[in-house]
Amino acid sequence: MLHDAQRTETLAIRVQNALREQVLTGQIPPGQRLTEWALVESLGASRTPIRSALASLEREGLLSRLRSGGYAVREFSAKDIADSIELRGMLEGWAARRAAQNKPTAARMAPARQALHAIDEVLSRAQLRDEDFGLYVRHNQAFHAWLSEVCDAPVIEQEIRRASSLPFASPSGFVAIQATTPHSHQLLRTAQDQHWRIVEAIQEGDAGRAEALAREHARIARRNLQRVVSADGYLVTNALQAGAATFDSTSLVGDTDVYS
Amino acid sequence: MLHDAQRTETLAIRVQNALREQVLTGQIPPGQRLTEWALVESLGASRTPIRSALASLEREGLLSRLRSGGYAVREFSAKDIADSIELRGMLEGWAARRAAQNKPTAARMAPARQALHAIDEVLSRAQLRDEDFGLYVRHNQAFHAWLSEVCDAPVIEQEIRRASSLPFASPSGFVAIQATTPHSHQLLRTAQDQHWRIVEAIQEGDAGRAEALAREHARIARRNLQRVVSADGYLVTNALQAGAATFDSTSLVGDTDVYS
DNA sequence: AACGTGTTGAATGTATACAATTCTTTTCTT
DNA sequence: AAGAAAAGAATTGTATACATTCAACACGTT
Repeated sequence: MLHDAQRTETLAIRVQNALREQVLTGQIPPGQRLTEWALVESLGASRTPIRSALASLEREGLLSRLRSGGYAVREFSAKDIADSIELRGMLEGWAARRAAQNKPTAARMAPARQALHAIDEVLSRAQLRDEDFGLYVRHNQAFHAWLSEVCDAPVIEQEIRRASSLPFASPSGFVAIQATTPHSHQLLRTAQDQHWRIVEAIQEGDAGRAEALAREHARIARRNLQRVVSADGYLVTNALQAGAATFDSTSLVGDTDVYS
Repeated sequence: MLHDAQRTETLAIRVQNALREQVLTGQIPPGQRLTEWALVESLGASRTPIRSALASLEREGLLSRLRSGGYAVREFSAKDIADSIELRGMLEGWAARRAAQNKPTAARMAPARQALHAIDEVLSRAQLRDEDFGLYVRHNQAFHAWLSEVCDAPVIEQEIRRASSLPFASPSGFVAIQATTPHSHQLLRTAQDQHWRIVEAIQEGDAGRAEALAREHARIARRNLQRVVSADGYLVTNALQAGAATFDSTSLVGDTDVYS
């Protein structure tokens, strides 16, 4: 499970990543209590790194504490997720506004253009293969990472990372779902068009437009939320995996390297 | 140091609170590396709860990781703090908007009115004593806690708590400073006036006004930021303590009970 | 003298034993 | 039989010993 990872990664972090994936893919169902002993046996690490990982995931928002101690997988309603997405939109909008006000140099704009050109190339195909979605996710994450960084506000950058780590609030969180729908290609193209316009607005120093665009961009994720929720407003987790697992379940996981 | 706290509080949490206070009051200067051994000796707990507390404070944003492992007290520039405050304004604005849209019942509005009436009473005095500032801080925190809760969005509520825990971004973070200035009384009255108007707007369901008011309210803290920063944009931490320690240094500390 | 390498030491990462708390179950009393 | 209390099992909280990694320093070589 967590054998052949980077040597630089500590065991606690590998446990954390493994657990996060199991939670996000639904292998561990929402509401289930996580007992340390069970994780010791299933993951093969001792209690110390496991306790560390549990505490981290709780601060990340994926787990909730029980009154008696210990943790349980947090349950997210559709409303929670919608709020998370709106939060991300708010933060990214703020970042875009700041970036536009800062009038970044060409050198600082370069990573964005590079990521977007890569996405352009992926989307230029007539039919998207599974690996293409993986590529989209990678470059999309690069673009959003750039956006959170170019605003020159470490405090906000950190909050964006946090907000994006909530389930399905990530900029790429719904790509896997969208891939199963007939409109997926067009949706990604729409999102990519917004990417370019955001860069455009930042370049021109149009702060208001940059903010509005970034907010609207986040709403793409919200628009697709309804497709995957059941009538009572709770996620149909299994259905989500069915769609996600077909290409790469790890894409659903947000930035894992918190200490960059 | 951490002897006679609640029995319900775990040792790790008491260590966390003690450390947070030492960082926020400047007893541990910014940039200083925190070695676990030194904390074992100074706090009297073993490494286990201390490691847990360090990890928590890092997530809280007060400490930063060193590449080689371990933590150091994070340094905050005036710009970082200004950004934190703006972030809080954004989040509280969102909360106020949502609250207004929800049209809360009279029962849910009650805690706000109660807190504000208490503040009214404190501010009605001609001259404010030290204990009055303490009272203001308490009821002010109650009001802001209510605001973050009444929007009915646990995700955002949690983020507001986080944003408020950053140094001096807390709603009451500058009260201690303001207390040393001649305009302090008038400033608190201005803030209190905004409190009432926010409640008013929420009551009437005027979402736009509620949001704008909450945002503007956070700016009071920003307006007072300049008074306490040095020319190079870094905080004069000692000056801050000199002002804060005179009444109650713990007031600078945000909500400590994360697991409520 | 400058640079590279090896060694040493300190600090963190990990494992495990022990303590304390909480939940469950059983048994005793009414 | 029902309820309460007590004992026991299970789980988390804490302490400490051990392993590993990183950094500084000294030494030797060029």
